[in-house]
Amino acid sequence: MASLDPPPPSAPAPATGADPLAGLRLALAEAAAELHGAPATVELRLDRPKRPEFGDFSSNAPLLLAAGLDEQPRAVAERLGEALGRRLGPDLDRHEVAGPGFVNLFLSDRFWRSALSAVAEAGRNFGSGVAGTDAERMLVEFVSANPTGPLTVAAARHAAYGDSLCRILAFAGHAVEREYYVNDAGGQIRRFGESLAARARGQAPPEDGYHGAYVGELAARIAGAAKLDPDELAARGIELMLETVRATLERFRVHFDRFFSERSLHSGGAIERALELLSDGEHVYASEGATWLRTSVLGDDKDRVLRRSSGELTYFAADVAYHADKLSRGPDRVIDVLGADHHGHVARMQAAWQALGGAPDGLELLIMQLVNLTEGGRRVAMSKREGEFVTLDELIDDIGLDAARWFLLQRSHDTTLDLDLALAREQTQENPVYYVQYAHARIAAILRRAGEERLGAAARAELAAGGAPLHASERALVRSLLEFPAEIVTSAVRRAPHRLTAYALELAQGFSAFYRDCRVVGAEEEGGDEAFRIALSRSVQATLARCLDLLGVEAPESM
RNA sequence: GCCCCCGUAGCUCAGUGGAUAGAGCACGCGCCUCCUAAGCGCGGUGUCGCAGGUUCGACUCCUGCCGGGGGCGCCA
Repeated sequence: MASLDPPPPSAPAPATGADPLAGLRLALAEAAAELHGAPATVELRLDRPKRPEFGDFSSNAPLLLAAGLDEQPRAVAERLGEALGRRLGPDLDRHEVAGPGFVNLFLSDRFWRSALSAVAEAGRNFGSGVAGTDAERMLVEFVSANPTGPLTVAAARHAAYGDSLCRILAFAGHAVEREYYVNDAGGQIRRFGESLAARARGQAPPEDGYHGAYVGELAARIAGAAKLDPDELAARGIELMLETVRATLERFRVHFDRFFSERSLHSGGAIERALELLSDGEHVYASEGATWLRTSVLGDDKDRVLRRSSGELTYFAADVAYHADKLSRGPDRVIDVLGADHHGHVARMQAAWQALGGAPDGLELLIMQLVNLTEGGRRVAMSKREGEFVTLDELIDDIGLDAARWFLLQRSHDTTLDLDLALAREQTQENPVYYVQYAHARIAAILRRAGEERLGAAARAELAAGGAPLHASERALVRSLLEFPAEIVTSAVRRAPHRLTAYALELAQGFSAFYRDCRVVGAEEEGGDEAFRIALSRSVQATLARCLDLLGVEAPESM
């Protein structure tokens, strides 16, 4: 059952002006307070039942209030229903007490008309700013794939997820910065340079180097490569590789505000400064010739090395300095989207963050599970060093940009994703993404058919004033629309873009049912309300377009 | 051994305490004198991995177990 609850106090609250359900929620809260004699402390739910006989909306409030009132739940439901009836007046058709103590609400056309009117008025902004006064300054790091090769499908999932998450957070009202951490230092960069050097001289890369064909192509693009040493080659190679990576990301509709270089932390002395900062707090100690960070007292299972006995700084030391930098920029929240292979990193980074003086919940480390690519049931292997992988560019060329984004976003980030290329490719006729796009395009066609004059009349019409009785499909479609703000809240708070794919599909299905049952242009001929139906179609179109935009998928005017 | 994720329909998966657990795909049948048939309607399957516990109520929360995937470097 879909929940339409106001979020808990810690979460962003819907901006009441933007949410047509606010009046309903307020009535429920007031009615409950009336019974209780004081505002209810329990969380009152306003649910949208799947079964029509359980009403348009339903609340379990009586079950929750019964204990405090020392009364039977059904008796409480009876009184709550009456109190609600007095408050909602003509917006409520009737209420019923059902089951163990639910109160089910059946709303009148008047309610649906004024609700749609509010949605139509919000227009393109419907559902925005739901974070309200809980809006935060957020710094989100994602992808951060090593610049030693092209972006793979694993990176593609990170890119789609991180980008959509940022779009949703921003739409909800947060100030979001997007950042890509470039691992352009350390042992793998040395091996990358050596591999380039070998290819430039026409030799095979070292055993532990990079063997992909792109390494040779890269070497060929560097002027005088054969005469350069591995360090210079690595630097030039990374530069070129990053250009490619950026171009691929932009093609995938993923934009970063900043690419942050690990190397700059070394050369700029930021790591040394971070280590000093931590030494002052007595978090750092020397042992066995190495320098350690005492992460074990902050939740990690062992302490971690910052500087090796060889004198070299570890990757972890650089990451600590990077997070010190993030912290110093003063965001309310830092989010790192990490691969499943980095989960061992979580505890030590959290510990380091707190050692640096960060608030425990100021750093959020999200772990992204793997993508398995299959091709007609056969697993496609992915390894950069072996050079055997499917790149993001190849994926886009293969199944299409919109399908790629949709498929990668369809599942929760913390579950392994199986993507069958053969299926994604062949499915194009029945693909959910095209279904949603089709609904959008179909509405565009209807609105074109309606023409300027009718659209203008609909925009000026007083929808709430009443008119022809509404069809069940019209009411159901308005109800789906009304769920959108809560859906944005949930997607944002739970960092769950995949919810919007499900919502978009549901809204598109609701429109198809409406389209089947109700003629829009010329509605009066069948006893319908043309202005209402045009406004409804426009609102659904705008909301579908918004969903698709948040998912990074195109919303076509025709197909 | 320890840690993380997962186990729901034939397949891929939604569903973080509410009523008879859903979608897409796949399969079958039917539907274009009507705003896009990339569409619509009808047809069915579930020991929600197993066992306990908490609760008026558990797919959902807790404990243990079983199964699958991933991770546990002075690599990055």
